[in-house]
Amino acid sequence: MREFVTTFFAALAEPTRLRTLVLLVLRGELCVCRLVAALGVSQPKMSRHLAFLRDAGLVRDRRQGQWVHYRVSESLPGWAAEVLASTASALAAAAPYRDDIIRADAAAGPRDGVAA
Amino acid sequence: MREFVTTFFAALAEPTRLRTLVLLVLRGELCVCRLVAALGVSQPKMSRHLAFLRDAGLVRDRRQGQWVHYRVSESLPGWAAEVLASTASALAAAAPYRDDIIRADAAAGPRDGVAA
DNA sequence: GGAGAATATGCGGTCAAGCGCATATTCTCG
DNA sequence: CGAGAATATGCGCTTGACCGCATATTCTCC
Repeated sequence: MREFVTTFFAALAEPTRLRTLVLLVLRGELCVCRLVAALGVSQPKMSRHLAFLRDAGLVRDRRQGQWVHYRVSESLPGWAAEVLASTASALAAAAPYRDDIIRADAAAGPRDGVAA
Repeated sequence: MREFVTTFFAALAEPTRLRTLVLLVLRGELCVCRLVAALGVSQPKMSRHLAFLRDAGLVRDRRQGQWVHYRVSESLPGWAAEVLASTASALAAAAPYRDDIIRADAAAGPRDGVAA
């Protein structure tokens, strides 16, 4: 079992996970299907990376019917939250993060197309 | 060739490199021999990790006679410098970083024992 | 209960990271 | 020039990260 700090940075060192975290930092909470659509990766791949982030304590999930929503954990150490915030805001305007955000906003999610 | 941000976090994800970077952030500039003594790792191992950090653009080296001094690069992106600063100050009091610092200060270096 | 959507996991396969050990290189000093 | 200190690198090995593909699980709705 690795130290938290090491696992934390390993999480950020993988492109798919970094893109996912940037999205979650900037958008708060997203379901797996939206993340898959935003990043354009396969569903199993996204699922595994989310499992990594969950096991590492970086994100939490919330089940709502068929959908599982992920969000950045509220109980991160202060320095880790700072690192995520600095990084996300620095990357938000650059490729591929900017387009991920656009696609995440455009993608269909649980609440869309459902008769209220 | 990986993106800089990915390489940057990969650098921090390896324990020896993270310990090295924390030391360099807090102490400014250190020669390889002092780093080896502080971390208690083999010389080839330290040398390789320093090469990684140099190639990644995180540190710079300065040759002075037999000794090579390494320091954190002055031209890091702002967010990266912030990340390093937050992380180093958060870790400085914990093991093994605290003891690394103590050993680094205690270790003999180029300037010691040399008649002025 | 059966179909189908959303998500997770089992299973191999590939590839690169990290290591130890030996050795090369570069510099200093006598 | 020869010895020795400080640093870098060649090499082979092991281990784990990440992937794709197929399949299992869980939930909804009719």
